[in-house]
Amino acid sequence: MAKKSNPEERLIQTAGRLFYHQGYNSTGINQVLEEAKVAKASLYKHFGSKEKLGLVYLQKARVEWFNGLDKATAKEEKALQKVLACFDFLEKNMKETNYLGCKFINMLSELAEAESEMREQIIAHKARLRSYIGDLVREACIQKHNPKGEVLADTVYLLFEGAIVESKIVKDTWPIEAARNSVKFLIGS
Amino acid sequence: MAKKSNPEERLIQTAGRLFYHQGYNSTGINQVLEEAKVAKASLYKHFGSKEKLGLVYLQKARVEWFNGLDKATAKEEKALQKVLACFDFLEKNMKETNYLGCKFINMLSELAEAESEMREQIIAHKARLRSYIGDLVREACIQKHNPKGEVLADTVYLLFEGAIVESKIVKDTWPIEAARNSVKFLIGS
DNA sequence: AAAATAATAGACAAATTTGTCTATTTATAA
DNA sequence: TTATAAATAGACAAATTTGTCTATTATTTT
Repeated sequence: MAKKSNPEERLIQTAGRLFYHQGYNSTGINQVLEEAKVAKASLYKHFGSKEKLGLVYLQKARVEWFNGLDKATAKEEKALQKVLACFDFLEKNMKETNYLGCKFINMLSELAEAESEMREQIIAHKARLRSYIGDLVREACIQKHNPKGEVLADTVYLLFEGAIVESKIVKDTWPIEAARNSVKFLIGS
Repeated sequence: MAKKSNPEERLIQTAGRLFYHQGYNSTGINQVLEEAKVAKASLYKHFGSKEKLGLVYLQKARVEWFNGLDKATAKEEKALQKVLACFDFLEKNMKETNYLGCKFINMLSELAEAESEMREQIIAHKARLRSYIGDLVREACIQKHNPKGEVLADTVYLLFEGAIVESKIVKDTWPIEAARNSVKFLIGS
């Protein structure tokens, strides 16, 4: 029998699912409470506001994303293969989530102009992804005796980002495969 | 003296500005009416619903985007320069809009799963941009005797899309300049 | 000028939003 | 068992949402 998780965990799970599938602004706190089967007072005791729940959602998504990425790249030995594994990971991810896109980019579109902790999370997440991919690309270029590592670092990162958004738009994996093929050619030649 | 435009035009202008700056879901119809100085009945007579106003917003944005792009590329003679002009146009655009990003990607993040005319506009817009850039890239590759035109078409498009989203995230032009430099190198060498 | 059309203000409805508060029940710990 | 803490249901508030409707005022058109 499935062990019933505590209210806090159920809230995070349910809110995360709804925020991702329906959007943050389109998801009311009441729906989260109903589906999580948690009382309203419990939500405000644990999180204090909807915005805080959104922040926890992003923090959790960040950890899970990089855990998945680490696991995918760890399987490979050579740096170029690690880079390509990032694209494979993205492709698997997009298929599994039915092409809902990047949780961080999605959330950023819903945020108002003003500064917020959520925006900070998004910026930090992408900065880390940029450096993650950049490091792998630079290493791969060294191994391949490709002198363009410094330029290709951001090129590959931007291809990755482009593949994410375009894949969501067309609900297909071709952008990811096209980006992956480009990267293979750019570094490997 | 500024000629006062008619209610329909004022609604489109005001709604467009607010949808872009605050987001579609975060902008209430009442705020649009107040700022446009238009009566509520006029809105529902002309457009019938908020969603229709959103659709007109996207249609108008599409026309304006490609008008700007056409104007930017028309100044250049050679195809490679036209491709680079697309990135220059994007950079100018992002600076002018204070890095609010792509109206279509932003809207897509706010849309529910269900199909809608707005989603169709977004998909059609991006498909046309892909073919617009792709055609220029293929032509540029022919002129440069670069045999990789077929592959580079989507590579450049994905770099363009990546530059758009990343530029919004970091509120800076470096992603656009990095993408532009990559494109110059990829096609020109 | 008279008739038809367009736009106005604003009340109103019905639903939804986030958040607070009370009172009751359930679990946990001493 | 008893005391403490956690979670519950649900009423309530105050604001906001989209959309309808009425009645009045401007603006065109004939």
